[in-house]
Amino acid sequence: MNIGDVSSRSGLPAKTIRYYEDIGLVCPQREANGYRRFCAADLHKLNFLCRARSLGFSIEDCRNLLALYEDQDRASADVKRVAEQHLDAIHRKIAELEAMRDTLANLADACSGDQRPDCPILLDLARVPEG
Amino acid sequence: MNIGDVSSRSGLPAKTIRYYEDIGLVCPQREANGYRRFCAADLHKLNFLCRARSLGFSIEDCRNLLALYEDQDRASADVKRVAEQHLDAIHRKIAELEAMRDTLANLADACSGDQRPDCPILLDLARVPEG
DNA sequence: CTTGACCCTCCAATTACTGGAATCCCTATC
DNA sequence: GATAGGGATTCCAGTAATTGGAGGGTCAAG
Repeated sequence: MNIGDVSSRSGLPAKTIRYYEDIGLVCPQREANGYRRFCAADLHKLNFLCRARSLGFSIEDCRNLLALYEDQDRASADVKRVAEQHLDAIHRKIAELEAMRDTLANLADACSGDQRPDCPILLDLARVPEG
Repeated sequence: MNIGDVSSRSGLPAKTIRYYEDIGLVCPQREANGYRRFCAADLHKLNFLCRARSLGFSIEDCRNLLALYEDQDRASADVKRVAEQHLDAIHRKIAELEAMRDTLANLADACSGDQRPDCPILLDLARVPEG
């Protein structure tokens, strides 16, 4: 398979696949003409990476997960730890965004949104922080 | 005020303040020795920026909001539009993270997390996508 | 006169790609 | 054989918003 084939089958852009090779996540063979030649295992890896990335795992997490996947003697505890740390980060991020959302929703709600200059949003942004 | 003063008063690292000057968000005067000299209005701007950034507005949004803030003839509708577009983006981001969270929570829950290699998390990541 | 706390500029790294330029390869058609 | 197209290659640069560090100047106190 050429890069275009694995791109359409994995859902990853060719650019991204080349980048993944650069950083050592996949190591396709090369044809005589310099083209990358991907085998079924390479495609499998790329699918794995696409799925892991879509769940928000960082590239380094993906690297670790891939290594665990390929290690028949792994402990599922190691996988679970990676997943739970990522889950924690997601929890924190959601909480942060929800706080922003609540504040912004209140401010936007209080703003008349007409031609007048008075604006509680700007008032909030310009408020002097206590302390 | 030197940069250290406005840094501690605004909560922004000195590095960040220098960067904000680089990209034209603030324009402090300079002393004879080359040190930046910040006036009260500069500090006010930095507080505004710190607050807006903490609500997740992009730098370009901050630039626009600052311009609106300083324009006495602004329409609050313009401010509200910026805020609501940002709010939309936050809603989308939260939904995306919640989807990740739900999937990951299920997977982590199903994983025994012991010394055995069997792992539903890896099974999910390695699953062949339908279609 | 030295020490320590400031301040300066400039360069590079971060994350995970993405865009674009310049060039090469392969196949098909005229 | 010329040409056109669709793919492939490499390499460089840019994105967002800082942050880290090197190498050096400034200032006030002891």
